[in-house]
Amino acid sequence: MTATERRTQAQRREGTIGALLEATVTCLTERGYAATSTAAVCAEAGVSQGALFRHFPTRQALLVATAEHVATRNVAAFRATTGGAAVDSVDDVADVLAHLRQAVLSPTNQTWRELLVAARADADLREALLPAREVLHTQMRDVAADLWGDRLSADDLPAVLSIVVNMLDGLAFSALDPDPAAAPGRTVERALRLLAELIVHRYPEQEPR
Amino acid sequence: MTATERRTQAQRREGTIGALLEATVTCLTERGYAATSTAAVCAEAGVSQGALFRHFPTRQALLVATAEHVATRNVAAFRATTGGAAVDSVDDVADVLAHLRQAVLSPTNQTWRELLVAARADADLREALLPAREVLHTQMRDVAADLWGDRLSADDLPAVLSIVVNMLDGLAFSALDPDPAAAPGRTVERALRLLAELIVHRYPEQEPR
DNA sequence: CCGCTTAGAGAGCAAGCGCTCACTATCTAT
DNA sequence: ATAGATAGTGAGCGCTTGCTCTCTAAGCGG
Repeated sequence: MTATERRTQAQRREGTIGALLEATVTCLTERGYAATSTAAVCAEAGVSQGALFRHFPTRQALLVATAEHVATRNVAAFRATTGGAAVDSVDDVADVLAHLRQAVLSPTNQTWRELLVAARADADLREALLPAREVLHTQMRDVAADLWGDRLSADDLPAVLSIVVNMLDGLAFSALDPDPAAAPGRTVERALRLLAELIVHRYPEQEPR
Repeated sequence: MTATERRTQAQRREGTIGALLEATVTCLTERGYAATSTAAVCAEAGVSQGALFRHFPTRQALLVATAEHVATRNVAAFRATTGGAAVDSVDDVADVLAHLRQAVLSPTNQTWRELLVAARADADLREALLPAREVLHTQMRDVAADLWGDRLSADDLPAVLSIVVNMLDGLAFSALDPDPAAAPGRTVERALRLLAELIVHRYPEQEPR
């Protein structure tokens, strides 16, 4: 009946671990941190609680593993969509910002944000997430440097990065409706356009003053 | 011994309700949403659980009342510090942004943010928070209009507002360390300066193009 | 002073939580 | 084939949660 039955131990292991991580991601995005109980994750993954606690000694370990599993994925995805894109005109930069907005609003990034918020109230989790945070941080710095490193000064680059990602993160937080269809009007588009102008105007050739 | 003993029923009522709201604020800011249990709030307020559930039918009712209690306070405080301030030069606007940053990072605003995040995973709470959200939103729009209404176009004003408050909110979320002393360097100052330049450059007289 | 209503106390309950443990199923090395 | 290791099950334990309920304390109108 069932097609592939015979699996090595390592395959079984990786299979359920992967299922658990994926289940944790979906639970976090659509239920939030508090409601992501071990029972809920196991139900979502189609696995018993014993299986979970065989591979992860504690709930927090599962969450940290999920964080690390998810942290760098979006940076890679964003790099893939904007690799080698031009950033000369305001329209070019606005394009990049639109892609970045999509990346920030993606479910995996939503997962990451949920964990960051929970870490604020939980010192242990905060410490456990620190390495992943640093990895993500340097990756974003690298992406920014690849995009604008030779156009913006060493002072402006981190400042622009801070403005853009914090603004998009804040946007993701204040957009309460979980479904992404609820469009908040064209204000956001206008805002991103202004940011694109800000960035291009900092280019040395056409610095406004 | 004890000085003022005789209190009318209304005084007693308002006293414990106020204590409960204050206790909820401090619990939310220093423990987070999940750990703000009714027991914790009662302990912080020096009141029994029975007292809490006499005045608030449910935990959520307490949280919503706290949200409404806190929502408009910061707008008023911000208005007080920047009332009638000049916004002509880049320095003027940077000053206003610095004050706004202080307001956004304040404990009561932290409380508000905690509730907003929790509302994302809880449909009931989301709906209950909606009126307060709208009040806050129009108040912020009014403040922005008072500050920059006659300098920025009707298109730019909401966009600028979105950039600034979302950026500061995102900053508050990603600054994980609960103590405000952990300075992330001068990047934020630089970022706010760039935003101030962006705003002033949108003034019609000196529009760059 | 006395009946009535409201404020407050605090033990206790059902439900859900993270996690354990005794057990079975499956793979692997001899 | 068989023994040992690893993967997976699911009942259940101790604990915390939001909330209820009974009871006492206190203000109020007559």
